[in-house]
Amino acid sequence: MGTSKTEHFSARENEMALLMKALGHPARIAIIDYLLKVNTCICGDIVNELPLAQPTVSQHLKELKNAGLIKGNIEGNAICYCINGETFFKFQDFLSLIFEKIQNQKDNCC
Amino acid sequence: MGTSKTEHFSARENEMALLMKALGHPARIAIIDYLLKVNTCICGDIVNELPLAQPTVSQHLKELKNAGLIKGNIEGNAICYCINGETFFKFQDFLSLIFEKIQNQKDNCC
DNA sequence: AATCTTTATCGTAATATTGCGATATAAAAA
DNA sequence: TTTTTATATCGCAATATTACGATAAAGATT
Repeated sequence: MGTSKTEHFSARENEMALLMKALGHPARIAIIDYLLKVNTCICGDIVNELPLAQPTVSQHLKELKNAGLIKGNIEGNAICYCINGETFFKFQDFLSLIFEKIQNQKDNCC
Repeated sequence: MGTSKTEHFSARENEMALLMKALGHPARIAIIDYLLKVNTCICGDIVNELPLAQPTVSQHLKELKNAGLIKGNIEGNAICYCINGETFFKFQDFLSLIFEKIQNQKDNCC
């Protein structure tokens, strides 16, 4: 095993799980944090910022990009990454719904 | 390897990553969805609801519980699970901060 | 053109995750 | 008290993730 039975879940469930999973690593949270801090996107600097080797950072960036959470623009020699706001807002929509429902629930755990 | 270098990241980064990771599987998203729908918590019904065997569901519930996203109360024979709103709100605090920053960013990817 | 800089990819080792059958545990029902 | 019901745990196989050294690729610099 090790494979999720994705075909048995809804597209929405799978999509959200992928987004969550993409943020399910401290290095990737740290990358998002850094990108938010520097606003205008930088790239190789992330390698200096994190306690990880360059190939490892590159791999994490790839996962964030695949999930649509960041974008990468070729800028001559370097590649410049930045937050992809759109995806984050899709994320928020999902969570807002959850939070709304939670708020309407009385605090009755069984 | 296979182990994250958690000691090199901040407590907040690690904490958020763990929450995200806990929701990083469609079955666990589906469990949260179901618990939100039925409000007052049910337990063995989750097994009927999901296309997974009982031990697998039990394992997913354990992970959600470890992350603090759900609570489990012994109710005689059965065990009754329900959403733990508190943790979700901690979650929201983190995300609100992100969304706030994103909104303040112009749409300039490099 | 040769070299440097920057990032991606390959290959691999260590570990984690997913899923489930078999089994344990514990309360309820008969 | 035996049986049923409801969950958890063990053990295992298949696969995924994490991390990194080595190397490739591609534009910039000299």
